Amino acid sequence: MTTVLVVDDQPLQRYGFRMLLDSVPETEVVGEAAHGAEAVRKAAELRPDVVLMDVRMPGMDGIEATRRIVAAGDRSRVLVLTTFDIDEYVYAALRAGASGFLLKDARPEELLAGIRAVAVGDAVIAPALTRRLLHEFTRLVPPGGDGSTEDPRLSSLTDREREILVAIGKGWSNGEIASRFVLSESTVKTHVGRVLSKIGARDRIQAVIFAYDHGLARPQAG
Amino acid sequence: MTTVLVVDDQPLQRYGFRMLLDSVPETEVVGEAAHGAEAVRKAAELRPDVVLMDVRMPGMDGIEATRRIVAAGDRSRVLVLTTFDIDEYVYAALRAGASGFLLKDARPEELLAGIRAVAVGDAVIAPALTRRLLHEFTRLVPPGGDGSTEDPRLSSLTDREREILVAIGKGWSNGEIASRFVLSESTVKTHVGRVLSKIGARDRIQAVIFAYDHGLARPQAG
DNA sequence: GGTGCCGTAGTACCCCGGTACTACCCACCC
DNA sequence: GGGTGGGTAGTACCGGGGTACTACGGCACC
Repeated sequence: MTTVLVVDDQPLQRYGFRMLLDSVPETEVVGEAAHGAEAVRKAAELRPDVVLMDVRMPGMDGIEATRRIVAAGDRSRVLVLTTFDIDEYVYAALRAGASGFLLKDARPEELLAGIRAVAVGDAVIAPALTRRLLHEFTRLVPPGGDGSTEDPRLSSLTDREREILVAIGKGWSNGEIASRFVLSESTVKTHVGRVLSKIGARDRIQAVIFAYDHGLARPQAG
Repeated sequence: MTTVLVVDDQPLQRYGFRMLLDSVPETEVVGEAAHGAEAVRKAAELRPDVVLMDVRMPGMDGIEATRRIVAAGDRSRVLVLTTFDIDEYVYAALRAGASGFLLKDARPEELLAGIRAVAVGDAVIAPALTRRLLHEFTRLVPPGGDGSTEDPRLSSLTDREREILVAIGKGWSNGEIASRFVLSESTVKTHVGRVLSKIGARDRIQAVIFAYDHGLARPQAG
């Protein structure tokens, strides 16, 4: 029997979880909490096997609550649930010590399987998130050869256009690029237009993202 | 209908997979291979949606075969299977470009769910492995965010504003943010204005750069 | 009950950015 | 010579973005 603490600010959502979890013999909802602080308190009091934790809540959010529950060391595993698959949430939750991360659009059996896995010490990640997580993971651990094949969109740029793209990636306005490169703003506009067209970006913002994704722009300190 | 290429050096194992996959309407085994070289050849020839790949095989192993199939760019996704959950295998397979990694002791429905997820571009990791992977991941990604020192400009943002910033970092226009968050464009503009002011950005482009520099935005595939 | 903060929403205004053109110069190559 | 590609420059136009306001309901804190 796996004991579960359900944490969500919406009563209807908690009700749904309770109905689902109490409908199968292997899990039992032993408590509910409507916000982070209550979750931390009830986790310490009830010592559930698994805490089903919503991210967005008024007051203390699910991430901070997760951090505290895990830090308390009561052996409760935290399974984080969210509606939005925002990367920031995922990484924050995992850093906070969550044992799993599922989306609320998961099917009931997926949720039950997740709880089962978390209860025995395994971990689960929603498939839709796993892909990005793996992408990030392999990006962080690239001890192999970087692909020799450069993006064709990048190699279609002339030297000048590449310079312009780098400048866009620094966040410079057309006017700033013009003065730094000693050009007229018209010329800069012409270049920018061609860059956008070649890399398939609809505006300079997408170009900035493209530049970061392809290593033309690098994170700065501070 | 998802087409599958089964790769395993043991005929009995292949038989079992074929029986399972052909027993459900959504998957169909279109080919088999007994070792890596044959797998690469048949993948190029049959162009299956998913390659079910064993790791340990005589001759070219599953990792190298995975690398070549992924490099071929035929859009076949590789789901790696193994009996032994050796970390080395997992990391090597993921670096090789595998979309998933499951253990052979998985239940049939888990395997089918995994194939389903991989076929639509998601990724799957066996729960038993996910735990160690996450541990490794959080060890690799400690960008200051673990509690102590966060950029004061970031922590001055409300939850909502942080979501807005993430959306800006994805390159979404105000209108797109409005529709995805179900808000009026006016409200989005108000939020964006506050975000820009708080993080000291003069326009959303600088906000995108800020988001990347502070890990709120991450490179996307493609 | 008052005071802020937050999230929502609106109006009005201006400017930058992006597009669609055209145009000229230069280097290089048939 | 003529053609091509790259870099430079201009005009004209329009829409989205950003700013400066105001406003209101909900909620927490005192």
